[in-house]
Amino acid sequence: MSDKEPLSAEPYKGVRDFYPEDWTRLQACFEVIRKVLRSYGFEEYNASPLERAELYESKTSEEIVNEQTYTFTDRGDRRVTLRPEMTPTLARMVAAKRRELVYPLRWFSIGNRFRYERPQKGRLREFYQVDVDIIGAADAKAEGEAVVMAYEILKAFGAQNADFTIKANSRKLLNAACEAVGLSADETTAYLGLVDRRNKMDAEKFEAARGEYRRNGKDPLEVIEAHDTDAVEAEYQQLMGLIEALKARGMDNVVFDPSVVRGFLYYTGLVFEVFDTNPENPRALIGGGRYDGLVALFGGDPIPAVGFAMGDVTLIDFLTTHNLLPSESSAPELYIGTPSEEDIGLAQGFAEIVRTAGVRAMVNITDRSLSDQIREAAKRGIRYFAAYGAGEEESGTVRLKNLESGFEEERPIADVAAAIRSGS
RNA sequence: GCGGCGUUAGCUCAGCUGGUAGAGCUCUCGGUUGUGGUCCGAGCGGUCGUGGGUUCGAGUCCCACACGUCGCCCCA
Repeated sequence: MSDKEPLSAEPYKGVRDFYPEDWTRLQACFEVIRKVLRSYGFEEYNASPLERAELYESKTSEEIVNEQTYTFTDRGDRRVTLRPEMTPTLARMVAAKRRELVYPLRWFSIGNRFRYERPQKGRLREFYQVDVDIIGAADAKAEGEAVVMAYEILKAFGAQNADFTIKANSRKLLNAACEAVGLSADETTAYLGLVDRRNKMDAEKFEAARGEYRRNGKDPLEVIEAHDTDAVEAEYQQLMGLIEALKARGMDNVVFDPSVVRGFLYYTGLVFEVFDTNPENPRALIGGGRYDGLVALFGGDPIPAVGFAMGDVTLIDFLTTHNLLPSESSAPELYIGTPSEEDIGLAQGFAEIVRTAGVRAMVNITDRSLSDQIREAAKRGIRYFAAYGAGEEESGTVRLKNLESGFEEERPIADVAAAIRSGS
């Protein structure tokens, strides 16, 4: 190291540092999610963020792979990509053990994803995502369970039905309508792209653009509205059946929205997105759907699958605007001060006693004065303070001080943990 | 990849049409040696994002770049 240029203390563009306060908050959110998913029988899996680049090249559009992934060549000339999403990894893992697994799988994973793109509200270059999938069940009941999990996760944070909307659609319905109109495969893709952008365009522009896709006076969305063909009607009834079943479970915020498309890739049936009803957060909070063809990319018969993903950035935005952030603190509850350095050994003995009783306790290890130790404890957000030295060792009591209220009382050592628990 | 706005002390910001920098908070020390927060006093702390240009003189005007932020494209 020379003394040329001081290193920048800023994190890399578009990524975040998680100081203990931030990381604790994020982990508290993940714990809420884990608890819900486990209670429904979901198991957590994980994998390396490093993947072979071909995994994405085989299924994703060229632009995304070339411009929106972190890809490099390793020392063995292998092309490596930092995972931009979890679903291909999941499909790979399932395919590798396809004969051994017990279906339907209920799996979830929580981890970081990387996308090389311009950061903006709700989108960063590294973000955390929860992926929830049910694999090996083609029935609509699997789709229902997937949507229920998305719903139950938000409910577990304390969200009300009025706080979010679940918009559901069916790729089969869209495809049937495009077919009924007589659109070619390319036109269908272009039309779905147009529909996907509908909410971002002004109504006039959209009306002008959809005209290109009208045959006999109707474009696919109008065919859906009119229930024109048997195939369209059958898919519509299928989707409405699912939505009605969800409403019957109390999910009155599920709606049919024919403009939900979810990109152009691998979705084969249900597609759904969850939105904050507060217009401050316009980006989808959760997105998912059925993707029956993905596992077959690794050979063998197709394995049906349905799932969704939820990003931490939009989730935290949602929880913040609705005041639902978990407030769990991991800070110590008791700061044990030492009148002099010679008391540290004694204080550690006392600390062991209260830790055994389940109290998070830290012992001073500095040569600061007691008043400075109290200040330090207060600044750390620690609620209780007790000095421990030769006098306490002899009497078997401590003066337990509540730093929030200022209340202080002498207590036998054996009672300290209970007093902290009761919040006195 | 494109565009708007921004970048001045650790933090939040002020600094009029160019004349070599301020506030509040934080932090450190003190107000007498086993008890914080309030109060009082003192102090530390800035090559004004980086690099060029215009000018006698640039925090201030111009250009480029970096980063942040919001949007566009895209969104697995």
